[in-house]
Amino acid sequence: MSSILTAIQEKHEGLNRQEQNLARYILDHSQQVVTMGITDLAEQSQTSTATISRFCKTFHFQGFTDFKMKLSTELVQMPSNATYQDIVAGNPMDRIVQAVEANHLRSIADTTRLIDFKQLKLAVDALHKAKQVDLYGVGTSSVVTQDFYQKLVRIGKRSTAFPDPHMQITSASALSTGDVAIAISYSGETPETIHSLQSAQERGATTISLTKYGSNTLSNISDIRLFSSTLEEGMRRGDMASRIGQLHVIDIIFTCLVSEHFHELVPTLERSYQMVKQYTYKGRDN
Amino acid sequence: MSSILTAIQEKHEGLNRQEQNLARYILDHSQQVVTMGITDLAEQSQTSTATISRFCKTFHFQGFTDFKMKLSTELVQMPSNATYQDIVAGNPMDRIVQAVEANHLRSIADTTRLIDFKQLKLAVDALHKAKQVDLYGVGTSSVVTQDFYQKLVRIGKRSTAFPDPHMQITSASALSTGDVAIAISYSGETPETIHSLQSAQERGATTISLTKYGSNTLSNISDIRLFSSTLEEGMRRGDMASRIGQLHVIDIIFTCLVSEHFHELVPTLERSYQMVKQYTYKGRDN
DNA sequence: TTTAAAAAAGAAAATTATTTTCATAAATAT
DNA sequence: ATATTTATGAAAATAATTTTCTTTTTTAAA
Repeated sequence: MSSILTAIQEKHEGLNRQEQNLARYILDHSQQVVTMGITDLAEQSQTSTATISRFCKTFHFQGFTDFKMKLSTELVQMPSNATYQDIVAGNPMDRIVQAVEANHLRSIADTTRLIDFKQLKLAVDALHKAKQVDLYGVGTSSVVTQDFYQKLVRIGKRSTAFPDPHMQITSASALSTGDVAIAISYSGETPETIHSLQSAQERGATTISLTKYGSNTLSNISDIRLFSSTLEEGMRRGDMASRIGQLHVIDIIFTCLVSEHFHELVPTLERSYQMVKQYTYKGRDN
Repeated sequence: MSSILTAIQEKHEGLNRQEQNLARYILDHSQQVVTMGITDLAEQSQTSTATISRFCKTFHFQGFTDFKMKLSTELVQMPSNATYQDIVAGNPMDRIVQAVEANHLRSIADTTRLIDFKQLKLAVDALHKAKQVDLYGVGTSSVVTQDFYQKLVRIGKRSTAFPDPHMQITSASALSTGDVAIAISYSGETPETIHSLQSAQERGATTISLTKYGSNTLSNISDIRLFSSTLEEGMRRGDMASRIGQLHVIDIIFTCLVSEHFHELVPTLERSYQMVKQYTYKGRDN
């Protein structure tokens, strides 16, 4: 625990009655306290602003503001217990910006915590060995497959990412042992995607799934299981965070792949970059 | 450097005279600033408390106190999220995961600080009024246009997002006054994308650009200018963060649009959700 | 017990910090 | 050259924090 909170805990018995109440409140709600004003804290902790001000001086802070600052600095590494926020009617723009930012930051942080290094390593190795990579996903997930497709092309890996489910199954039937099929579906229950991955598996391909965390059909039938963070139930309108989490996983796989086989892959990556630049003469990136 | 200081640095040219003086002072004395009051800072930086207060809101902090708090937090945890990290050879997987996470978190934080609410509002209004929305982008950026396309379709907004530049220009020629064209290019110098947006503009459409922050051709020719955070120079292999920043902006626009016209748009959104669910019988999302 | 003294605690006043308003100056467009 | 917009600081308004002062509670001594 942080040194400030430890100090408060240790000194607890030596404090006055109201100071003890305050101390307990701070220990129980440290995360919130740093965002509160002295008036709110007085109300919440059933004490008074005067007590709080004195309390801070007791612990040799310049005052309440100084205390909050130092505490906040100490708490930075602690996990936040915020929740994903859905879109609601008529929010002011600054609230929306804040909410979307929080959702995305959280999705990335949560997804990172869910990564299973064993599964990740298996995925990276399978991709490296694959002669051919198939990517399956419909709707929102097809955007993610397109993204991965673009990356794989740049390192010279043969791959396909058809947005059309029929083409996906058709492509799956052309795979063979040693090839890799990756299926992406947030729910893990999209029938088209499941069928495509099943077909790929029947052809002997190594199958990888990327779904929300927890048991689901797609994940259960696949050889290698990757996950992105799970949103609150019933989040439909503001479910954009799930896609960010999926892309985050894709980026991690890709980065690991390139880093591990750096000398083999980077020249190709570099060449593709130069070629595009040259072809579009004036342009740099896109 | 911290994401807040980076944002201040990036936006420097776009600020007013006194705001620039303030920005320079903060960049040069970041460590002291977090301990100063607004009056001291006004005096030291030769500006006024009003300018400082406004400055903090420009960067989407709640106010000066909030700014100090966030800055102080960042200055402490700097070493880990110091700069965007490129892919290097033979990094262990846990380092890679950390690095990718840091890049993505930073990209989202940086991009949020760069948002100009006036431009955002203009973009949201233009989209709401548009009969037809065209999306232009090639390569990596085409994935982002696909993503936005999917969202717009779900709220019943007519739009197109061809990955083929020829089709993009062709589509542009069918636009008219009141329609909207959005062009996405990280560098802002992709010729195909610039041409498409120019064509759209000639047809009388309202043009919106989404590029890296700073002056660039695409941004300069467009009516409404949106930006995502700028990566370190020469980041090619690990430039995945730019796409995350762009998607972040897209999500913010979309969320603002839906929130502002909630009762008009959410039924359509809800219906599209139900229809897909029903059609794919077993599936839920994708 | 009762009472005096000391400590604790909150209400309210005073102080300090921050934000907003408003008038003016500077810049930009017409 | 003039109108309009934008930027800015002074000052007013508001908010946050600290201090003072009074009341209450506790402790100690008679």
